[in-house]
Amino acid sequence: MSVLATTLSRKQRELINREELILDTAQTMLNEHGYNYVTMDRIAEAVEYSKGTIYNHFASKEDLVCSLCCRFIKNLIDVFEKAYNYDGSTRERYSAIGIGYSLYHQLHPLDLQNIQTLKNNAVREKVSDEKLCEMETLEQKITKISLNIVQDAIDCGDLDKKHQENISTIVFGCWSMHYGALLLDQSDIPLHALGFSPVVNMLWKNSNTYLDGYQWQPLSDSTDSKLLFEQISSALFGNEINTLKRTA
Amino acid sequence: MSVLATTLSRKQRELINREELILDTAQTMLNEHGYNYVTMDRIAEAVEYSKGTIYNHFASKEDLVCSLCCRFIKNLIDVFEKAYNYDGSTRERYSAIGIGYSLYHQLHPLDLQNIQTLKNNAVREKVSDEKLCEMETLEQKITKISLNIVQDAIDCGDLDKKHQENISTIVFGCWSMHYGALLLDQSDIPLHALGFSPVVNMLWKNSNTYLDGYQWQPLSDSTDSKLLFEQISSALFGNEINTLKRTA
DNA sequence: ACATTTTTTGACGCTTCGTCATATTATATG
DNA sequence: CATATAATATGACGAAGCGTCAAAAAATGT
Repeated sequence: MSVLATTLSRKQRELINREELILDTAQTMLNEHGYNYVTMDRIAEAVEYSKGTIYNHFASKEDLVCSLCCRFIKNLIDVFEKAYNYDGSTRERYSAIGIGYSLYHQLHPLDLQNIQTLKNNAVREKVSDEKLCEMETLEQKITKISLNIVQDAIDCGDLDKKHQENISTIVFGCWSMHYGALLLDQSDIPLHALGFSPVVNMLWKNSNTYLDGYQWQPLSDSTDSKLLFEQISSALFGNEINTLKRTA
Repeated sequence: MSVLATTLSRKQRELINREELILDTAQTMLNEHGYNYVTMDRIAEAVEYSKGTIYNHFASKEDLVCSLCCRFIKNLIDVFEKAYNYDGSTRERYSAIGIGYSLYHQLHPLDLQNIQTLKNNAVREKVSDEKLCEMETLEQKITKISLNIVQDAIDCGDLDKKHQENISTIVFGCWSMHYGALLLDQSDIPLHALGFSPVVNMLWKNSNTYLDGYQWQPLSDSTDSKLLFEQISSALFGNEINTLKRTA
């Protein structure tokens, strides 16, 4: 029995490792050569397994891309959890979520694009239900973190009790604002030519204005916004932030 | 000379008509059967011209889809211009832009999806520079309308002069909020299951909160928001609004 | 050592895009 | 009107990618 168990688990480990290898390879390919370059044949060649074997792991190319997206969301969840545990007021913690979201996508600009590719119905309809379900679960988890902070804010009085019924609206407001802004940022619309400042700055200003609109204490004009941004950034990303600065 | 001129213009008219025919056909196909069903062969068969002829009009499938997107944006420009000329305060006129944007996409949910498809690099890189340029021009035009209203607000004192330097940030804030919200709405994320109310309602509330944050007069708590929404809706869309209500 | 089950393989069929030599139609000229 | 020339339309074809499946190889069991 123990022999059976170990062989089984060794096989399973091998399967998992190979799956990781395939995903790593696909992601590298994606980052270096773009979506169109990534084909099942090329992945197969790169990992030195046949195409059939790849298809034993993933039902379709779209299924594989969906798995990559799940990884991205897991990374984001880590960032959100750091933000949740940030040592500060509820407003600071909630701001940390937004900043984490912005900066994550600044550091990994392609991830959001891939997620958005997957939102497209034409692509989505080719993903297996199983994978879609996995992704949905992750999305629920990440939403919960945001909702919890808003609830905390109401419980401790930073946000007026009358907003209890608006919790989800507030989360949705910030979410949509960030999501939209970051997508616009990478869509080759020449924002700069249209007179727009760098997106991360605008986002920071806009979400402060938005939260001020809800009177979420402490208001932004009683705070050194710039300093706060710096503090939260380095708390969330530590070293990576230097990389970002060097790039910009 | 006059003979030459008329034959040339007749030919040109024929070309333009055929181009419209192709676009109409593609759009119908898209709405009825989805992106994957739309192929160049099927379009050719439906319009009763050969594939080669289709390629005389459009450099690629993506080029054709880009032309469809340009049409969508033109429609949106019409809506925005109606909003610009809405008879009311600057805040009402600016709100009208947001409402117009929301409702247009409520009436034509697929249009935004197609535009977003095109923002994807993998697709975008196959569109001819010429078409991309055409779309960019339209996007600039639509942005200008929004910017102008904010400028009007500052000029007439509804918005404090200190925000002169933030005009583009304000426009970007509303734009990203709406863009993100509407995309999230159609991305099959089960927003309702997550406890979110219908997106158009949330958007209306959120953009009011956002504009209140900038102290754009008159503030929303001195207004009957619900009534205002109704008024603007029917001013912009008239009859179409009934269709919408019947659907919902 | 052999039988049975599991896994891997890559050639193959299918679909779609975009091209281009050929056929067709339109225009110009004698 | 006939013929030459230019413009346009056609659809067979090549290329590329996805996903399948019968056959081969490897692993497991006896």
